[in-house]
Amino acid sequence: MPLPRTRFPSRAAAGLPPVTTGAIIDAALQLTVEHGLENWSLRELARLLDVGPRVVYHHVGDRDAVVRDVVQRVVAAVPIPPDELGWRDWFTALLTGCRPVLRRHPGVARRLAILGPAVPAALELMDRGIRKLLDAGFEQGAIAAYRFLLNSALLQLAVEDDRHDLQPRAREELAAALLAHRDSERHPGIALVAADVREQGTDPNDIVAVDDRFYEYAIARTLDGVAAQIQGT
Amino acid sequence: MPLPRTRFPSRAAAGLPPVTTGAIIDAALQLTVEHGLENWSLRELARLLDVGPRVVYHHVGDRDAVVRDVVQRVVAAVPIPPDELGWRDWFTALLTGCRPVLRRHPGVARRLAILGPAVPAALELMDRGIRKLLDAGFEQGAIAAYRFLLNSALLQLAVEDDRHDLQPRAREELAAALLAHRDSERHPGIALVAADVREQGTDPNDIVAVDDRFYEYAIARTLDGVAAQIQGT
DNA sequence: ACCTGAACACCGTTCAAGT
DNA sequence: ACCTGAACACCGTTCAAGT
Repeated sequence: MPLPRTRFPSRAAAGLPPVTTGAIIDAALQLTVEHGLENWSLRELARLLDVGPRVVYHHVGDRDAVVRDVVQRVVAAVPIPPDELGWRDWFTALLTGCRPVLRRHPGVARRLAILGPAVPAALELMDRGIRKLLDAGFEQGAIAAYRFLLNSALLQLAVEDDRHDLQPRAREELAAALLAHRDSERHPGIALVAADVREQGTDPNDIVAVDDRFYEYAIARTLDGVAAQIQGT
Repeated sequence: MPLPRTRFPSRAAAGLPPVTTGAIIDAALQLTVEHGLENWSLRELARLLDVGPRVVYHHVGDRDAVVRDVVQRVVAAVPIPPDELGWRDWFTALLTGCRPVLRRHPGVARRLAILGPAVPAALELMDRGIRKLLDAGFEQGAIAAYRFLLNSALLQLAVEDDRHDLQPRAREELAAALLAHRDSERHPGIALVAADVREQGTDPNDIVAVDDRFYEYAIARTLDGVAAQIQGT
């Protein structure tokens, strides 16, 4: 079976099409889903595409440039809530809606929190969010409120990602440290937490459920916090 | 000038005392102050101590073990507020008090948020904090409230650290991205943020002042959020 | 007990060059 | 325009060995 002759070197000789920028980001996205944004190397990415590391530089740039493009793609996948919702429902929808997308791509939440609205798709989101807060009467407080709401949710997701990474040993160490003080009368606070940890169990499914509840709790408290800002005025 | 003869190799031959675990952590702490917890290598640490990388392994363990010890030392330096304060003042004092210590050691806040009370000194802190919340009537909600308060503050500090790292190029890019939309009528929200950014200025001192104010704002809102939890009951 | 020296299997990034 | 191959200056970690 004759392969089409092209003027390109070995990749083409093997019948493979030239690597495109899109294909590189697709592959980087796949690696991010599998290992997390900070847990793949540019060389691994190149290997997955069957090219040398140099090719990635040629089409996208250095590792940071690839990472920014991945973040951009993930943010674009975050569902924007409908405009009819009130500010509190709108943010509740946004922050609960972004969680599955971001948790599926570990490390993206952190980068997004750091980059902020430097990512174009995040700019669009910010515009809608700020407008919602302005409509609700936040006035000059809208900017700080928006930043606070997004930061809180993103950083909570970032720490979930990080804790997930070091699950094997560290989770047990933490439980052990707590349980060691469980009946210490000098530390009633720790004893309470230890009892809570023991009740929750160590089953992975249970841990996921605990994280889910805490995230819900955290965004509810965060919304209460900014609500207090407007009620006070 | 005759050096004291010892039975140890080259270090001793040069008149240097044997490296101790304490000296290793001292050096790691110094590197953390200068470059941040994630921006020094185990080999740099060894070089600073004039030994081979193997020596660090011998006395402390792998890089993660060194990092945990550094975190431990930094947490121990966080001032614990006096017991007489009410819960809100106590947490305000804790969260404002830990900021200078943690910002002086970039990267520690993030590790602490991830490790949680696995660090012994953090356990002591947690015990006092939970007791304060129990006294204030939070009951079974005390654990979640404590976790939420600490997480929020630590993660805010962590993102300040991270943003500080990529100051040169990224800060300007962000400002540029915002200002590009400053008079876009389709994006009134972004225009408002752009005006705010321009007003703040780009002077490093001004940026620090903005971060200070936002941190204060964030912990006030976080405290309002958990206060709403107890008022509701 | 404390340290050395060399090695293993990696990194991100850059070079000069090939079709 | 697209890709190669080799190199540079690093990593964390582990080895067998020395006094």
